[in-house]
Amino acid sequence: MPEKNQTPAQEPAAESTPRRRQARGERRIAQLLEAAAAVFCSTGYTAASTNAIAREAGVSPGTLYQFFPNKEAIAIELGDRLMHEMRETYGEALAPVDAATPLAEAVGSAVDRFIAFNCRHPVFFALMHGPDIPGRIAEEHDALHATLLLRIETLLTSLLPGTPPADVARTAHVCLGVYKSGLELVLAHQGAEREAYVQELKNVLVRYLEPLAAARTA
Amino acid sequence: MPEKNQTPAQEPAAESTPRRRQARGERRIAQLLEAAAAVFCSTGYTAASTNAIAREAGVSPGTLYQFFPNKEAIAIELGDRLMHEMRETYGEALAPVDAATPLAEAVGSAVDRFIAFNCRHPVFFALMHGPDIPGRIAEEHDALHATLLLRIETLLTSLLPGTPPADVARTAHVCLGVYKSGLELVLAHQGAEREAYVQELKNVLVRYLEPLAAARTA
Amino acid sequence: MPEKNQTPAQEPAAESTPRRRQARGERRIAQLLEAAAAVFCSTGYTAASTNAIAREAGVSPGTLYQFFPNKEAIAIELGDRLMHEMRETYGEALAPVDAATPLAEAVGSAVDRFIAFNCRHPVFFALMHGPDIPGRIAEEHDALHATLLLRIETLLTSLLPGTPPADVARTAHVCLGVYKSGLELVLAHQGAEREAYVQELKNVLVRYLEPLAAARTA
Amino acid sequence: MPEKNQTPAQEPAAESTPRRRQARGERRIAQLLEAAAAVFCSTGYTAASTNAIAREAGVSPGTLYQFFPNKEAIAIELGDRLMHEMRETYGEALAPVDAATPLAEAVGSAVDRFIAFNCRHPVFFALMHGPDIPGRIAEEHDALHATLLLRIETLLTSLLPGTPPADVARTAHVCLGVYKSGLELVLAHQGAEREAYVQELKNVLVRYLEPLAAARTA
DNA sequence: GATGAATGAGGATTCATTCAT
DNA sequence: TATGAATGAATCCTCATTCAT
Repeated sequence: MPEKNQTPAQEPAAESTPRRRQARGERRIAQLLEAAAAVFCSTGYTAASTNAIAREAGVSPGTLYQFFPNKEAIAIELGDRLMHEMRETYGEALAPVDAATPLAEAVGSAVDRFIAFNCRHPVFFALMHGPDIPGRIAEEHDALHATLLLRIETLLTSLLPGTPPADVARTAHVCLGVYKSGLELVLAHQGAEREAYVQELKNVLVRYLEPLAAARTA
Repeated sequence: MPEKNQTPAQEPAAESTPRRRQARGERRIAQLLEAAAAVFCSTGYTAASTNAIAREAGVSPGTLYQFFPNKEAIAIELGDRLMHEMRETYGEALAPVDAATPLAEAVGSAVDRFIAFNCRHPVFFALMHGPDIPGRIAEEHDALHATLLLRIETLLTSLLPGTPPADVARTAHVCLGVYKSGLELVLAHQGAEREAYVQELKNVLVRYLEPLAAARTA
Repeated sequence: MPEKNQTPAQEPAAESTPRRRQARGERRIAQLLEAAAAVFCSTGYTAASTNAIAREAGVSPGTLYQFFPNKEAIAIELGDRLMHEMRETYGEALAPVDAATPLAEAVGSAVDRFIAFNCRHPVFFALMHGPDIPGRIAEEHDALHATLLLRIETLLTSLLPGTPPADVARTAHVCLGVYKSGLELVLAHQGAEREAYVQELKNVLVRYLEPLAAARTA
Repeated sequence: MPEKNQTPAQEPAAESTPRRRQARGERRIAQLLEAAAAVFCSTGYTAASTNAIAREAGVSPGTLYQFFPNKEAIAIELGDRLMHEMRETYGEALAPVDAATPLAEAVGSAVDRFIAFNCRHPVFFALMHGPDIPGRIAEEHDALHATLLLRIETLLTSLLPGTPPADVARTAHVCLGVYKSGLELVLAHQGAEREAYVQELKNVLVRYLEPLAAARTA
């Protein structure tokens, strides 16, 4: 977008050609990422094949490799874009919480927004859904994981001021784990049952955090 | 070759052969399952190859398929045996809880035993660590999952009498999810930090269940 | 061959089955190596594809990989067998030269035997024909190269006693280089012209070594 | 972009454009050949990819194909230019030898110049380093080979007057082969060892040719 | 039962080359 | 001219599974 505003009327033809080429590339990348998202969702990241992604995108395998060096890079770029959109939509921190906001409300709205985001981007869960090998987190999902943790830590720091950083980190890990497992349940259900699971997820988190937050008001 | 030289002429062949064959079969199965456990642990279920399992067991691929029709069957049998051992060790229900046992104690001991079991059988986590495809639970892990749920439901029913079954089921799903994510964190750490995560896991569960349990005493 | 002489008549059936299996494997390996030799000859080592080798051998690609981990291993095994046959046919050293043998005769017979061997095994040249990248010798050809050098050094040591090892090594390298280039020319021609090139190759080597050998008689 | 701003309005477009285009084309070709040389040197001809050459030259693959129909053509043109420079630097024949020049001197200076040329143009060796397929000389290297042979034949004709052309041709082939293998050894070493190999190369050639040259003086 | 050879489709990735812009 | 996107066959290699022995 920054390049659009320079010399708007002087060199119309000389520049449109490379611009169009670039635009085509951008479109292809978007198209490939979309296809990758679909494939990741339906088969999982591990089982997804680059050929399947290319096929889904309606291009040849070679085209995919013109834009991404390997499968991992696709996952990483997809994760980056998701995190970017999340930041754009919901701001830098998970939620700007001031001391007056009740915990239940803060957590509730964070969960609602997280879940809404996931429903809009089902891949998110597939990418977040981490390690094939217990205890090890694959690189592809690492950045996503780290970013989410950071967001949660930021929220927790504002909710639980004065807590030692190590404890905040641990609590953030726990919350993320709880959230991931809750999300799995939410996505596995529909309608009223889904709503019930959303409520349960909020309950778990709020009840877990309440005693910790109580320290600050005390 | 060691088994060839034992009792060469004493037993009537017609009787000893099938019995011995059966015994040998059992040994082979145990050997294969052990190998499968090792491979699942080090590479994850999806990436585990049947050839690798056979190699680890010191037998040929053909032998593996004499006892298991496919990879999935191995995981299922492994899960069955784990659940069997769990039942044998800890009894039919997760814990025989009477009304007098404080919730924290009941949950604490259940978590401790669960974790102890996992440390004794690291595959457990690999098998439990479910779906490659978000929202869908793979068949291999299905039985395991169902059994665990049942155990948790049994415990919850005794903890929360009078709760509608649908709510108990939902709560059990949530608890299992929380437990799985907590276990992941526990296994990813060592020493004091691991202990801290164990405590947090207990906290999450106790605080989540407390208000529900309160209803019964009231 | 060593296993054939044990218990020749006691257990005829119990042992023939695994033996046959092994024999099948050996035959496959031989067949694959033969196919590889043909492909290496017609397309060169670098351009040879494992699929082409498998096709030439009339087996599936998977079968090839049951016996060889990769293309390089095929070349190495092929080289090993060639060196083995060379040793079996011509003895450990290139030629057992005593001081009385005239240089021309020693070199002539060594060249003749080398060339005869190459005509019997055209791959030999393809494998010997070294580095794609000047100055670097690929691992596949390394062992072959080293063995040939050793043989030449042994011959030279007997021809040129008292020469410093470093000089012998250098001379051996030169002789091998000359031989390789001469062989290329020999193989590229037929009939009388080929014979003429054989003679020239001998001339080059004899004239090169004569002054060095003169030192010993003096 | 630097070429866009020179002489923007002075020359009539109809005339300057084709001339400038030609000049630009020449520069492009030189640039591509330089890049190809670098890639051939570092990976060898066979393994060199046209994409890599284009990348090294800083142009797109399409541009490369605007000037060369395929990879082979690049090698051929590169070889042509090398031979051209060789002719420009060292004259039409390898060396203008008169009867008075001692053989050792003539050969020594020819070898020295050849080697110097190779050190200035490392691709030369990569291109000369002929056939992937033993016995067959690839088209790419054919012209190079033929030109070198011609030069050597010319030299030999002056050194060995009265020798039948077929013998001269054969001798030239042998000399070229010896030179190529010697060059490989020279390039593979450094410092004093390299010098020693240069000397050995000269020895081989001189001793090989001496008896042939002796005939003329006799 | 046990073996290990055999399969062949499918995995990721590369590359010479073409083509619309 | 120049670009870079597009191709698709070919590369090496793996793996669940079968089958003759």
